[in-house]
This record gives sequence, structure tokens and C-alpha cells, in this order.
Amino acid sequence: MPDTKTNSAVTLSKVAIFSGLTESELGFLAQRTVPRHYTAGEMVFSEGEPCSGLYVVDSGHIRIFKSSASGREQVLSVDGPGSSVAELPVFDGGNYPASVAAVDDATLLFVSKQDFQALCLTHPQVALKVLRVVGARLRRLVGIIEELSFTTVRHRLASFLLRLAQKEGKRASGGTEITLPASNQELAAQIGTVRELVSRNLSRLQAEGLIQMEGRSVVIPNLKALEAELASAE
Amino acid sequence: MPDTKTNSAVTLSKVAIFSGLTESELGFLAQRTVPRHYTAGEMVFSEGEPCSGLYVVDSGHIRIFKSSASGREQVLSVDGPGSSVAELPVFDGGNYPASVAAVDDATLLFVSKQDFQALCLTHPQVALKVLRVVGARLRRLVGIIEELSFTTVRHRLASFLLRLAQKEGKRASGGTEITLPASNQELAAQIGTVRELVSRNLSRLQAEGLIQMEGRSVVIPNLKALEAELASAE
DNA sequence: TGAGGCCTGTGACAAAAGTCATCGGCAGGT
DNA sequence: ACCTGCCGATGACTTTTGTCACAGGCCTCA
Repeated sequence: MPDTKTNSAVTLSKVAIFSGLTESELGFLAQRTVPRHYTAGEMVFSEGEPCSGLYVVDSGHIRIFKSSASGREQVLSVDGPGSSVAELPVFDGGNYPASVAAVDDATLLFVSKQDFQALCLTHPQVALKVLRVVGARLRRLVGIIEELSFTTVRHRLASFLLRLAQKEGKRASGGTEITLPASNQELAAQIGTVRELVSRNLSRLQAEGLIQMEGRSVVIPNLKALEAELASAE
Repeated sequence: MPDTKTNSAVTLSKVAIFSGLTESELGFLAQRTVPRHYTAGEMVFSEGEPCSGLYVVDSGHIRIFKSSASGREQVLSVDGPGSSVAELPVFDGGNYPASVAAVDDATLLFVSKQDFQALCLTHPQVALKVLRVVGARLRRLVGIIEELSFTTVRHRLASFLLRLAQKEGKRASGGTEITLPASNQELAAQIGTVRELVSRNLSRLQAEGLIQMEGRSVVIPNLKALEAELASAE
């Protein structure tokens, strides 16, 4: 199937860590790539498993998360097309430090450890690109630690809403409109708490007039007012 | 001063990310290296500052930490000789994501961004080594997130004591002996809480017979018993 | 030697986080 | 149409965390 090959190359060219490669190099890599399809919620791999290679998101979204013995989850990152996953364990030889699952239906391209390491040795710029991507990842993790360590659930929720508004907020009648994650359970996992506290805090923010909810859609009438909330208890 | 040059080269050869370089390459790098001395508690750099290069610990120890507006601190890592610091911001061009200070009197070697990037391009293995080191760092951060998100102060404290026992515990009369960080304040920053809770929880562990304290030295009579504590509330 | 600084330990509280149980709504399947 | 399962909201309660205040020890420096 020649289609797979060319499609993969197109996808790869859009991936941050592979930008800058020539067309023939991309083609070479694409040949060694294995596309895998996942249905919503399906696991890609679990923490602790030995790492056999890295993945590139072709379509759909994935979530990287840790789970606790008691069933709680903490989301570390949600990534869409063009993102690479598990670049790091490929290098340090250890197991996957966290689990990854598909959020919606998704297609990932698998690149084996060997192929990728070889590529990095022959193309030093790739390694530098990886380092850049990993830098961003590290910053995000430090940000999560900072929030978990210093702030309250309310604060994290407000901050989450603002991030969402900034990334995908639409101007709507009376404010900025955003769409919450599918469930409060999921939102809770993303800000490091439990379902009930998300529910309560959302209600409270609404009661205070800082947000207006209607199902999963939320309108923020005044971004500044919500931001002020962050400063208050830092 | 010829001493500086050769000493630096000796130090550099012991640094994980530079292992594998030839002697002449190390010498070359050592020439471009600037040794800086810091007294206990002195800041090396603060989060948010633009990143001008990376540091290698020659002697002494440094702590990497975030601080909150209200004055609390969260330690991300404490590193000794042979560790490199801030490898990552060198690559992604951003500012330092956290602050670094000397724990005790320490000497660090400074390597400028330019020199280091050039080195990575001419020596691809260096970039791979950096990736390996960064992998370890990332794992540690994920571990911190996991603990902050899922566990209690008591749990984190027990886990901290066990880590310490494993790393530097000495067999002593009646158990394994370890030495706590200089102050409860510092210990609190390392496990993500406040001074008072550390004090209380240590007292409680002692009351329960899980540890015996005498000043800053702690004897753990039964490692298994303390480990059991971890499983209880995961 | 005495004042100030920094540390620990602790009681009293206040606030936040989390647990448990319940109710009602809304699907999806049989 | 009805059962079942998942989800959201919410009240009641417990546990954990964090804050404030204060007492006392130890050290240093003037």
C-alpha cells in the first residue's frame, strides 16, 4: 500500500522534531514507521512497560497520565496531531514513566527505538529538536508541580479555564466561550483533584458570576475578573 | 593560571553528559569554561532570568527549586558534583524555569550556550547523553507530581526517609541510621509542605515507634515497617 | 552578657480537600 | 418501555493541610 508511505511522510514533515529533514530522509523514516489505530479510551501503553519506541500523533488526541492505586488519575499532558510521545524513555533506556491512552479515535505512527537513535546519530539537528521539544515538556511538568504544591483546587480550576480560553476561546455574546473536557472526572484528572471538587468549584464560580455554564460550554464574561482570582491566593 | 584549566578538564571528564569525549576535546571545552564560587545559600540564578548557559557542579551541592509568592518553596532536585544544571533551557531558548542556589559552599563551572550548542552539533553523542540525563530529570519530576497529587504529607515523609536510608543509610545499633536535611524547613520544601507538618509528622512517626530521632539523626529500626506505611494509603 | 536571629515543638484554629451517600437526568441497549 | 450504567449536583461528614501564635533552645556577635 503506497498510500501509507506517502501519508506518513506528510505527517512526519509536520512533526516538530522532524522538521528540517529533507524529503528523502522523511521518506526513509516513513518506510520504517508503523501506523496504529486506536479507539477512544484505548490504551497505547502503560507506565512501567519497557519502552520499545516512540509515537507520533497523526490524527486525534492522546492523554499522558499517571494513575494511583486508589483509581485516581493525574493527567500530565494532552497532545494532538504533530506531537511526539515518549521521546525520552527511548534514550535513557528505562520503562515508560507514565501511561498513554487515546482521548478520541486516533492514529499514531510508531517509530522503533533503534531507527530513532540511528537517526539522531546521523542527523544531529534531530537530537537538538528533540531537546527543544523535551524542554517544553519539562516546563509543563514544572508548572504542574508548582500548581499542585502552591495552589488550591479553585485556583487551578480558574487557571485551567483561562488557559482554555486563551487557546480555543471564541468571542461570544457576553464574553469568551469555551468547551470543557468531556466529563468533570476528566477535568479533575487534569487539575489534580476529584470529580466532586470540580463540580462544586464550578458551581461556586458561577454563583459568583465569574462564569456562566450551560452544559459543557462555559462563557467567561470578564477574563480580567477571573485572572484577578489567580493573584488573590498565590 | 594553568591549574584552572587542567582541574576543569578533570571535573568535566566525570560529568555524565561529557563522558566519552576525548582528552583533547575535554581540554578544548575546559578552556571555555568559567569556574564560579558560591557560598552556602547563595543564588546561582533565579527562575525567569534569560538563560545564558549551563552549569556543571564541581564541588558542593545545589538545589533547584520553585518559590511561591507567599514565600513557600518546592525543591525539584538537589544535585552534587558531576551533575549538570539547566541543560534544557539552553536548547529551547526560554528562560530558566526554576531557581538554583548553593546548599553549601560550592564551585560550579559555567559553559556558555553557544559553546555547548556547537559541541552538540559536532559531537552527536553528547546530545544523546544530554537526552539520557534529561530523561532521569523528567522521571524525577513525574515522581514528584505523582506524590503531590496522590499522597499525604505523612506518606511523602516516610517515602523521603526511605529514599534517604537507601542512598546513605548506615547500619547502626538497632537499625538504619540517616541524617536529615539541615532544617525541617528545608525538608518541608523537599516534600512539598510546611515546617510545622514535618515537625508533627516526625513526632508522630516516632511516637508510633517507626523511627527514633536524636537531633538531626534518625534511626529506622525496621525498614519493612516503614515501607508498609507507604502501601497503606496509596 | 544580653539582644537578636534562627531553629523546633505544639496547641488552637480555620480552611481546604476528599469521602460517602443520595437523587435525578440522560443515554443505550434489549 | 424499562432496566442499567454513567454522569452531575449536592449535603453531611472526616481527614488533612495549612496558619498563627507562642514558648523555649541554641548560637553568634557586639
